[in-house]
Parts: sequence; structure tokens; C-alpha cells
Amino acid sequence: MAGRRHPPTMADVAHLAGVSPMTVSRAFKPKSSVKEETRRKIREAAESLGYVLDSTAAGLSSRRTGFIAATIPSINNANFADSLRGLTEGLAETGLQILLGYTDYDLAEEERLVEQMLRRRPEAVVVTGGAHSPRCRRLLANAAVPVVEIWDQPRDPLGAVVGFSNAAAASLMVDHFVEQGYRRIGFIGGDSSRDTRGLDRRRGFLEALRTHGLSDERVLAYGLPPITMGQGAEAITALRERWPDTEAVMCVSDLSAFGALSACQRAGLRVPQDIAIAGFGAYDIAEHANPALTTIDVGAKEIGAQAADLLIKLLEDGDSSSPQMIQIEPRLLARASTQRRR
Amino acid sequence: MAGRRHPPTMADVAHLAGVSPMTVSRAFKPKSSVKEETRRKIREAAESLGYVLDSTAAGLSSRRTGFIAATIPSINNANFADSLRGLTEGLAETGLQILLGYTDYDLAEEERLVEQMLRRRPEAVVVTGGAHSPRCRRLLANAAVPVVEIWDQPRDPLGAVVGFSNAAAASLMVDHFVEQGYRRIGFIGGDSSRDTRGLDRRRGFLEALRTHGLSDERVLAYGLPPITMGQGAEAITALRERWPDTEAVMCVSDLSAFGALSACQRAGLRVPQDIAIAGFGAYDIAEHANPALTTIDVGAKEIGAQAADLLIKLLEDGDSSSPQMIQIEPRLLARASTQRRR
DNA sequence: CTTGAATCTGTTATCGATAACATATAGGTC
DNA sequence: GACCTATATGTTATCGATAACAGATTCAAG
Repeated sequence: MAGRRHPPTMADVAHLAGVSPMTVSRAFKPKSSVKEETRRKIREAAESLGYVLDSTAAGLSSRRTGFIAATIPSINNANFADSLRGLTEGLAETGLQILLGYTDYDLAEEERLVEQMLRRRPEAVVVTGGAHSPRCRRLLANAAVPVVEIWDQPRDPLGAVVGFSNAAAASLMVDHFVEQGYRRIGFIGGDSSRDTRGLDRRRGFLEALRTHGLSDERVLAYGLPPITMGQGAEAITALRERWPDTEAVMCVSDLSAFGALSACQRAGLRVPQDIAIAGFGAYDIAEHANPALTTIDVGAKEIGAQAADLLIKLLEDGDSSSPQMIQIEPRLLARASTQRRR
Repeated sequence: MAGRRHPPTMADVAHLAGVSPMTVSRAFKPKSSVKEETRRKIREAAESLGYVLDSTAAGLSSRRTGFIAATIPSINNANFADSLRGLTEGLAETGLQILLGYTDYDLAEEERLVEQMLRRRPEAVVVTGGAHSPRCRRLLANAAVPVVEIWDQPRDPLGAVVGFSNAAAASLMVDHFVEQGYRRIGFIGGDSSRDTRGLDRRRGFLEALRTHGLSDERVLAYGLPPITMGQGAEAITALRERWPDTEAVMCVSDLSAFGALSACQRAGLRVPQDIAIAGFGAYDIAEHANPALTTIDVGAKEIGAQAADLLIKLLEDGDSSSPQMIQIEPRLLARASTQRRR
């Protein structure tokens, strides 16, 4: 209806309120010296014009864009959603917004995304995971803003880190299996190198098996990450066909574990009596499945919260302080799905 | 290490490449007239300086920011994630990015979010849902950019619409229940007015019950949306306590339905023989539950894809064309969880 | 009534890019 | 060679805000 005309500018508001644009600019900042009445007049003028600040112009001029960039692999993942919530809540009081992007578990996509985000000049960057393309690493290094890597423990960090060792977390599960008396143990995960955290889990899992003197051959890679319930179901079927005497299986995530559980039950198997199944991530579904799924809680929300605290410090310190590495301790949640019947 | 110095500008690149800034600017646009060798020289110069375009400045000057704003209620929801995927894929070829924000099912938060987003001058806005605060409506109307509401059929649309009637979708389930021979039918949903789509579903459900001459009293509101698996479990326990002879229950989403299913099974009830349970949204979990959950597929991804097509048209037409209303047809997926034993 | 500090407001230059216009060079045609 | 067109590059003004500085007003205290 109104056509696409130019939205009102600060100058328009200033004109209507009978002041200079600079005064309008000040009136929108919380603690700048503007007479209360002037401020009211300006607010009224702005509201009546439907004025909305142009933060691209503001950012250009002030060199403060007021947001931080965050990448996560997938938007539909309770773990990353929790981390993001922790981050958002932790940053709430600073007024910093979050520009969110998802990489689809793809490093090339991450590189594209990071470049796109850097074009908007974020004041800091949070990336999920410790593996990045060389160019992505260079871009982030050049950006001259604080960088935090979460959900991992990179060998060669870009800056600060809030994470845990996925390999060590997975080995917790092997310890648990062994303690419960299981010996013929398998692993189900994705089949590509895209999900480096998933691969780390597998690696840690297999290493732990060997440490316990157990066979590490029962590994099934199935489908592109993030591996779905359906893929978990197919995978366990294939795994049991190949190694029918398998006693226990860890899946790379709770979603695939649930798919596996469901497939076993539909095939008439009892869990855990006939086969034990465990997941990873402490999703809601693990708690509510029948039987409840043993899983590993990595403190997803805490990761985000810690990252927020760290960012606030890094931004205050003007980048001069040494980047930190904050370690999160994963915890095993032992549940019915891996309870050995004595 | 490098401190926080200013990142290189286009002028720096131009200087290094021995051309004017304008030529550098052109070299970054795909189809502008720059000699191939010059372009290469510029790219090399840019890469060696670690130059990244400043799109705030570019946007200010060109009045094209190259992104659209999208709000969804929650990031951790497979349905909205699917819509977003449809939107992203549909917009991919246009080069438009998506600035994502989530409202947490809260209209006040939506208002805040929309204002924040409009400050960055998106070229269009996609909002989930048809209910908005008055000020939010005003902001969007003033923004003079195309607006698309998805996932609803608002009485008084802000612009274009891609959605369906949540009430009509829920009534499909009543028809199904009745057809299966169920008579004492309940509903489980959230207890606040925040999730207007959930409330629409309830309203449509209850209206359909009355149309069939059935009692509409078995309604349980439980917890803030989005209602979780745990709340679904508690809710069905409470509902069965109050109305022990309930034959069938629809839950506002598949997640709560799964929680309810799980709680019933743990209480020793057989589904569907003792009680039928249905959900909403066609999540993965509905397919993989035991028994598989009857649900309603609303075509989440298609909503996003259609919204993308619509946006492209609206942006081309310069806003002059009449806004459209695209209707998506929800489909009932009848599964084992509501199969009446004859 | 003068003075100094605090508060309020205006002026000018600038952030980093691009639009619009101007100019220069190359290539083809008669 | 004259002329035209297409391609390639440079110059100038501008987008909408804010920083930095400067000037005006207010107010309290001596």
C-alpha cells in the first residue's frame, strides 16, 4: 500500500522534534545528557513517525555493531539449543545480540558462513567444534575479535575454548559397559568425516575398548551426520546381522540410540536383557524412552553460559589477556537400558 | 597477539592492487565489467591482506542489506527447523541470507526481536504465527518491506501468508478418533496463551467434538509451551486420574504425545488397546515410537519453500502486487497408536 | 553578581562502501 | 581512418548515523 519509500531517518525525527540529529542520537542512548523533556519530545516524534534506528549506519560510525556471531552445526538439536540458551542468557545483560548461523556439519559451509558473518563485523565469534578449514582459520585470526570454540578440545585453538574431550566422554561409556559385565560391544555412528565430534567419540570409544582388552571391530558407520532415528534403526539391524552375539551398543547420539532401541523392540528383542543400548547427549528422549536410555550428559547449557562469561571478560580486557581453556566435565547417566541382569 | 587494530578496508586492497576502490568494489560483484586479470590481482591482494567486505558499509551505501529476517518460536523444534530449511534452500539462489531470531513463544519477546531485526534493515521479514503485539504490527507495517506470516491463518494479515488453519488441522484428528469408534476423547496442551497455534488446535479440537455431539470437558492444560515430554507424561497421568474412562487423547505436539505414551506404558497400560494417543507435527519420534504415533503432518518444509517463492516474487514486484495467501493442506497420518481393535 | 562546574545541545568530519556519472581504451564496420 | 559500441576504470557525492569538539545554558557557591 504505502509503496516502498525510504523509512524515516534520524534527521526526520530531529526536524519534527525541533532539535538536531545529534540530540536525537543521544536521546536513544540510555545514559547520555539529554533533558528529560527533550527526550520525551523526541521519543514521541520517533514513535509517531514509526522511526527505527538504522544500526548499520550506527555501527559504521561508532565501530560497535552490538552483536556476536555464533555457529552451530544444526538448529534442530537440543544440545546445541541448550548451549545457545546459556549463551543468550549470559549475554542478555550486555545488550549484545546473537547472529546465529548453522553449518549443517560441513566445514566448507562453515567457512562460507563465517565469512558472511564477519562481513557484518561481529564483536566476537563463537564457533562450535575445533575443526575448521584453513581459510576459515585465517579469516577468524584476521578478524581481530575474540573467538571462542565450544563443544570440543582442539589441539590448536583459535582463541578461547569451552569444551570437553569427546573421546574421553565416550570412554566413560566403555567403562560403564565393562562394569556391567558386557564384553561384545559395538558402536554406531555416521559414516563421514563431517561430524568431527562424532568421530572423536568413536575414536575414544574404540581406544577404551582396546584398553580393556576387548575387540573393537563391531563398528557400523551409517549415513550422513547428524544420524537420525531411522538410521539408528537400520544400523542396529545391520550390526546384529553381522555380529548376532553383540551384547551392548553405544550410539553416537540419543536420537540414533532411540531409533536402535525401537528397532530392537519391534524385532522382539528385550532391552537390556537381550541387548544393551546407550546414547550420547542426555536428550529428553533418553529419559522418557522405555527403558530409559543410558547416556552422557555433557552440560550443554553450561557450555553456553561459560562461553558468555568468558566473552564478556575478553571484550572488557580488550583482547590482551591470554585466551583461556575452560573444561567441562561430562557425566555418565546410567539408566535401565544398560542394566545387566545378574 | 595482533591487538584489536582496524581490519583492512577496500582502499587498502585498492592501493595494494594498484587500482581505485571502485574497481575493487566491482571486482567483488559477480557480473560487473572488470578485466579478468585485474580481478585476479584484486582477489590476490584481498586474500593476502585478509580483507573481508564490510557489508554494513555496503548496505548503507547501496540500500541493499542482502538478508531477510525470520522469527521462529523455538530453535529446538523439528517443525520450525524444517520450515527454515525450506526457506533457506528456496532463497539460496538469490544470495539472500537469513537473520534468525527466536521468540520463545512470547509476543513481547517477538516485539523486541522484530525491532532489533528491523534496525538492521532486512529486505523482507518472515514471522511465525499470526498473533502479534500492536506495536509489533505497527513496526512491521512501517518497515515498508514485504512481510510473510507463516504457520497460521491470521484473520487480519500483515502482508502475505503461507499457512494453514490449526483449528481445522486438529479437527481432522477428531474425525479420525470418531471413525475409529472412540467416544470419550481428551486433549492435552499448554496452559498459557503464549502458544496461539496450540490454543487454536485446542479450540478446533473442542469444536469438532461438539459437532460430533461428544463431550468436550476432558481438557488438560499443563505447563508453559512448548510442552515437553515430561509435561505430557504428567498431564496424561492427571487426566486419567480425573477421567479414568478416557479412550483417546490428542496431545498438542508429538513430543508431549510421546511423553504421554511412555507414561502410560510405564503404568502398564497398552496403547492403543487401553488408551489411544495421538500427537501433532509428524516429528521423527512419532514414526519411531512403539507403537508409532498417529499425528498430523503440516508440511513444515513446504511452508518454508512456499514462503521463499513468495518472497522472491514480492521482492521482484517492488511490493506493488497484492499480498497473497497460500494455503497448506495438513494431512492426517493414521498409525498404530490410535488403531481401534475391532 | 561573578565564577566555575555540570549539564545540555549544536557543528563538522568521518566511518567504508557504492551509485551515478565521466572518461579512456579496445574492437569492429563501412 | 572515421565512427560507433562495448568494455574497463576513475571521480565525486552520498548513504545514516556518531565521535569529537565547541558553544550555550543552568545552577550553586562564594
